[in-house]
Amino acid sequence: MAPPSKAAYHHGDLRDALIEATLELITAQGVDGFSLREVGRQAGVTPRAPYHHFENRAALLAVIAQRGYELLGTELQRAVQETPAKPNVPRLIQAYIHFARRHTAHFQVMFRPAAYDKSAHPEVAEAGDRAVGVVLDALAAAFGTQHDKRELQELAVLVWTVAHGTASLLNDGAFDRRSALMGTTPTELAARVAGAFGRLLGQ
Amino acid sequence: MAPPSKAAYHHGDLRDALIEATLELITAQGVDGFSLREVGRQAGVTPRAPYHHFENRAALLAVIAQRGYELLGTELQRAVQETPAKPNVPRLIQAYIHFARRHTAHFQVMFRPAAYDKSAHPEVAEAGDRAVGVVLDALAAAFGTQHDKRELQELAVLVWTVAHGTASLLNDGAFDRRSALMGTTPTELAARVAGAFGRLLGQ
DNA sequence: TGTACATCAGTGAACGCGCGTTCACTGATGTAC
DNA sequence: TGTACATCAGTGAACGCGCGTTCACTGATGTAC
Repeated sequence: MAPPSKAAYHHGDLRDALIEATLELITAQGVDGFSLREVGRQAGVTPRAPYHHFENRAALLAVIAQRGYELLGTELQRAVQETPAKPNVPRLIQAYIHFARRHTAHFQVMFRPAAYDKSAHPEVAEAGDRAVGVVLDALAAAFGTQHDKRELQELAVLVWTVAHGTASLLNDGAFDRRSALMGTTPTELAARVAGAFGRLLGQ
Repeated sequence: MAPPSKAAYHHGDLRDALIEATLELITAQGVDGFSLREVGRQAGVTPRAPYHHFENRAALLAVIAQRGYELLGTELQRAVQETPAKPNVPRLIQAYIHFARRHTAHFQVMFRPAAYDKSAHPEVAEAGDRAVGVVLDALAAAFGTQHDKRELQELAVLVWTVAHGTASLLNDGAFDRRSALMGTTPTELAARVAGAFGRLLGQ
């Protein structure tokens, strides 16, 4: 048994380990259950150590929000590229919902304004703009000939709204009762809502 | 100057005063900024006093969630009754959005699962069912002849989703940047999204 | 290849704070007779 | 109308806790020569 001190002392990748621990903690307990000390504890490190990698608690959350927007943008982009000729709106909404389900912690932090200071971290908002831009571009490609620019933008925000509303209600457990009353599951209900919206769009 | 002790000692309506103080605190600082001690302080009362009116911190929040659902149900009902023959879906969505704007604190608590223990407070979920039921009934009245029951329910959840998504994004400040890029205000953008959705429904 | 030294990434202890909740208590109020 | 007494709704002090953050420090690492 080689002494582990070498590898342990200079952790090697404490920064990533802290981010991982934060995601696990938030997934399990919610944003409120997250603390810098607990994150340090889970990474096997003293309370002082995280401050070598993040200015403070809010800075860690801001990094997570930014990564979240980048991940979301990537997943939306992938959904668009699967059907390049005419983007499938329900497919796009499903991609948003899947993101919210698989990356609960990111999703929570991204849309909780109090979690980090927006003005102190403009890079987060810019990553958000890019993610929303994917939806906008996809719709312009699909419906650009039928609508003027302003209508297109409103349509894009409407799509965002449906996706975000569904994902939020699903994640917050608000679909649990409603889906049971309808004899289905929360996830299936979310999919049906996306489908119903697609039909309204003539898709 | 009469001694204020009499009126002050037995507060008279401490329970309501605590609820009021909680709403103000959450509106100003968010749910995270709320504490039982601070609420007591704002009501001019010692930390022990709130426990004569609420079992604990979570119980106070549960009461606020329940009141929120009742208020929401009432406002939706009013919106329906304004156009009794054929409910106006954008009008319904606007009522939801207005509720979220005017009762920010209620709205935050209602949809934050960690704020209170749902299983300990089933009356909250029941109040939620009734509020959603208003939307369901209104749509059944409007579109009942064109769709079967299952389609109607899906449509109702879609309307809920649009309303909730718009209200959430608006309240969380996510429309601030997007509306600026579109040369309008967040509130106006929300109204346009509701309008665009209504047009898709042929309203 | 060896050594001096700057820098990096941790330790461990401590700070002051506000929190939820509980203790034993007491003044105010309402009611039965 | 007066009084005894139960109950209600507060007080004030204290508990133990976990938090974010800062202190001075030290062992590990990388680099210049």
